[in-house]
Amino acid sequence: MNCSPVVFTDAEGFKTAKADGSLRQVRNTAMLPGAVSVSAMPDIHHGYGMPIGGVLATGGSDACISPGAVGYDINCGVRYYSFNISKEDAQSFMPDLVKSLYRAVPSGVGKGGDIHLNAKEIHKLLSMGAKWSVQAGYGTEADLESVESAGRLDFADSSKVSELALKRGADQLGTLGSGNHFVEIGYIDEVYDEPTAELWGLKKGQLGMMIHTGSRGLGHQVCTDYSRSFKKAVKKYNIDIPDIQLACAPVSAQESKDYLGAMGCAANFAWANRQVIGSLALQAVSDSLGGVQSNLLYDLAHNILKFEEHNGMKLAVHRKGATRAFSAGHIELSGVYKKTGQPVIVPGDMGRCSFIMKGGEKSMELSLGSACHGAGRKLSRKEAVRNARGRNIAAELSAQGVHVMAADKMSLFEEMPEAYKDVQVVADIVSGLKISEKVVKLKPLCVIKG
DNA sequence: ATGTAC
Repeated sequence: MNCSPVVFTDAEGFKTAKADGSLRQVRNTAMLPGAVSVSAMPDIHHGYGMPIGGVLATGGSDACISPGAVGYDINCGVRYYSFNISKEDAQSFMPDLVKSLYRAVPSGVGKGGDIHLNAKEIHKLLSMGAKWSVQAGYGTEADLESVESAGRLDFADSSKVSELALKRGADQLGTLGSGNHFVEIGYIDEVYDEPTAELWGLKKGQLGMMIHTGSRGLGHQVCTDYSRSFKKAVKKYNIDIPDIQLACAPVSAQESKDYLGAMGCAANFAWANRQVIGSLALQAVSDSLGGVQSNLLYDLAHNILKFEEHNGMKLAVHRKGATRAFSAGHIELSGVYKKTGQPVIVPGDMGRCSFIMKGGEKSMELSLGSACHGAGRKLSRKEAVRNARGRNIAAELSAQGVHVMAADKMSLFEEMPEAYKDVQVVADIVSGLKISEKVVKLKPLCVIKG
């Protein structure tokens, strides 16, 4: 190994990481050329090459880039809006709201939306990111201040995105996708950090909306294309790696430059996508509840590669199922977030709860400014379906006061609460380490899924 | 995650 990897978890989490092979994947990741820091969060589970919940930073003369360390859903991420309305005032509208959200936001595998981008527009969008959506009328300029990196990676180069990837993305802007992607309306159930919550405009009982999705078919195709190219690069540059799924190339290699250009485009597409979905969903909320004011708290990427400076070194930081969690005072933060640390949004599962945290005081030191991104799967999709067979998950959730609609019944099986670890445990582990610290707990009221 | 296996 080129560095000593660290897994932040408890005894139970360590056991499951060993059992599902993700611990071995952590070790494999630390064997990549130029790896200077490898860590994994308590939501760690097995992924393609590198585990979900992992952070890999490479630097120095051997630094490499690995598409498998970003993953297939490039810039999968999450955003949260707070509303000026309380749970009590909104609760009775939920059965109607879930339907109007479902109508407003196209969801499901392969699903396209109402926005069709011609060649010129898609290239423009891939360069501009979230700003393209704002200029097209989805949301406001002010939103961009609450998006990580202002919703744009500047090294995006759309000439590096294949025709097939462009084609797959052309009608998927403003669509949710499937799997664990969702739009959820919920409320703040508990406040842990009053001063921060107040600075962020959050209070107990307040209604809000979380959106979780990524770059859809476009990003998936970028990863497919470049996984192929990097497998060749491994031979070409004679790189010794323990798992071909971690195929990598030197940062300076043409393959890496091309991947970074394309990955940046997929990241920008995802930010543009969440910006559009936010706008569509807010319209549905206003239609159902009648004139609601909203404020975008933050939008975070959790599958992405960025160049950051840590301890005086320029590093290629790959976060895969791990979110950025910069501490208070970080140079890349601005406004109130510079004072508090950045928001860290940690979705749980459909039935239990989620957390909004802040970048903790130890995150820079322990995990290169990174934290957990969610609960983490406990059961594989297949196991979850087996356990859910014959049950009516929507009815079970409804009995708990959570209204759910999904494009595919199977996805409710795969995504049922028991398929996930308890996010409370995950949040407590990172809180205890001061990687990220709890600000509020959210509870769901209605959810739409792909 | 994903036109859920080219």
